[in-house]
Amino acid sequence: MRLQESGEMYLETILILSEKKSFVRAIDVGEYMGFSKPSVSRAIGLLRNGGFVDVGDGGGLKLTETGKEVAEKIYERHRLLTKILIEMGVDEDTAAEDACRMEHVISDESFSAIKKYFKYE
Amino acid sequence: MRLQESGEMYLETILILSEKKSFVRAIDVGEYMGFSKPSVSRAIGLLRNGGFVDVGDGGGLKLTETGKEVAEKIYERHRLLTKILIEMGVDEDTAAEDACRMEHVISDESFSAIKKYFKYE
DNA sequence: ATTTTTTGTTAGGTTATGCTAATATGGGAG
DNA sequence: CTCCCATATTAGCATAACCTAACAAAAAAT
Repeated sequence: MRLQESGEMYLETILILSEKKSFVRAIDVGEYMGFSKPSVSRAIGLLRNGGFVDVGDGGGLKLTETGKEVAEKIYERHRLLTKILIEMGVDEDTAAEDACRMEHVISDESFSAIKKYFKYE
Repeated sequence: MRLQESGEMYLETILILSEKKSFVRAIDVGEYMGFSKPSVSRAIGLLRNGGFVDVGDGGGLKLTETGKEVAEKIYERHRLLTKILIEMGVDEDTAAEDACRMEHVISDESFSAIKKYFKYE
């Protein structure tokens, strides 16, 4: 099952929140992303269906192996692209925003090349 | 009126085709982009409505001043991003594909910074 | 000039992803 | 134990952008 940009964003958010708190719920995700509860509920349902997220009895969200792989891949791109843009003189906020959009559209090949070029391998 | 990525792609395509042939029709755009006639018809309608394109009597498409500005901005990004990715060792086709997606999501600020960094100013 | 082909448009469907309003559900406070 | 509040879900709407099928209109060919 191939994820859309939207699904990747949810996974990335769950990863980021999981690094701060051990217990992450749909409501936390919604708050972080600025989306309504129904939107999150629906999205989590799809991700669970696709085998990217497990939902515990208490509503705790946990990335599956596959989910974690996607999330970490995207998050790595996010951090690195942001850093590189800032190095180039882009304002921090703009850099993060742009990275957040670029992270979903770059091929593995290009991202590797960028990493190598900027010596972040 | 703020354009979506889709609208930008149509404008860019019209610009590219205009550089080859003086007379560009909806059907040419559809063929180039791989979209159906109704999709193009609808898109052109929206772009005409937004003042980005003029449609002549014979069905010839012509970018307005605004339309041309957008198209040229996107096309410049396309060419430059492709070139840079290729310089970094990315395969030509992949570079073009990635550039084609990145060109719509990068802020002006980041694009300027990239241009400057790679000395393409 | 009539037929055929090409081009464009209408009508209506699909998928993705957001929303609000209303309805469950579930866990703690009184 | 019952009621309330936080959280989750259902139902249904909106928008964007693609599609096919069918129709209209214009151009080209015989």
